[in-house]
Amino acid sequence: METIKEKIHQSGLKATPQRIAIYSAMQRLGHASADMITEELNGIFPSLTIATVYNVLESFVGSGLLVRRYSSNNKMYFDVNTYSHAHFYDPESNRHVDYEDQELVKLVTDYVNSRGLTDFKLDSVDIQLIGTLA
Amino acid sequence: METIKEKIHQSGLKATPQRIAIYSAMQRLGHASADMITEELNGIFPSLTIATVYNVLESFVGSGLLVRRYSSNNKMYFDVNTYSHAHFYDPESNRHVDYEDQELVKLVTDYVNSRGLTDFKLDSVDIQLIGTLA
DNA sequence: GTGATTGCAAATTTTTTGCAAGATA
DNA sequence: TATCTTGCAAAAAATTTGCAATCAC
Repeated sequence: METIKEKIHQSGLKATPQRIAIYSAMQRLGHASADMITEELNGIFPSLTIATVYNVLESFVGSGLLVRRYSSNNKMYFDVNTYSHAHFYDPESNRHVDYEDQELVKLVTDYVNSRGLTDFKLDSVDIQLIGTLA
Repeated sequence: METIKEKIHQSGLKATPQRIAIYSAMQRLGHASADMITEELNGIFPSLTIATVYNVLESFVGSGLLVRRYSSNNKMYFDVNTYSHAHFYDPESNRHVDYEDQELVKLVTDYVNSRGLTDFKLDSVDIQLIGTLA
């Protein structure tokens, strides 16, 4: 638990119990929406409202603790994995599963960098593998 | 114009003037949200409402004419490019630019297929190149 | 003609905001 | 203590739905 507090501090934010709980839930869930977090925590934190969850997630994105990710439904999702990575996505079930494979990330990054593009500066890559999850 | 009508027909939908106009706007814009389409068309089609645009876009997705795409803001975007592809995305300006490069798509597809994954069946890939657009 | 589609209005869902009370460093 | 954060309520934004009139085939 100490680690999360430090992590929040290091990113320049005050480590409130709500923020600690929300970040911890994000670590547990990996990938979640504001209402998933609220539901996840309302046993421990009955006073926590979705407005606060949105505020906190937004401040986490701003300070680099989380990134927003895509979903084919119309909701914002957040992801603790802020690095370039790949994930499987099954549109049928709307499920995301991270696919940690630095070789794939490197393959794509190196390829794009080797193209010598002048009007785009690559920062990170997000490789979505769409298909059917067992 | 005839081609669009046929395309809609072939996908099993009735080719109404609204659908033709919406698909044609999507082709022009490449990547758009429901309100962008509505605004784009309300000069030609004053009666067209955003509810209809949503319905039409949804039916296009259902029949494979469009796919939904990601954005870091909280809106649904639709894309005429339904194939595996890569695109540049600049979070600062929220701009998307398609990057047509079949070699990159093939690189990723072949790599993933070569892994012999048993719990995932790859359908298509969506490679998001995040960074700064000039 | 018949079933699908449109357009309106209204409901629902998701996200954001204002502000007073409370907590953090 | 000074500033930032929370929580409530309410507003705003985005998406979906019900239904009568209309249209495409």
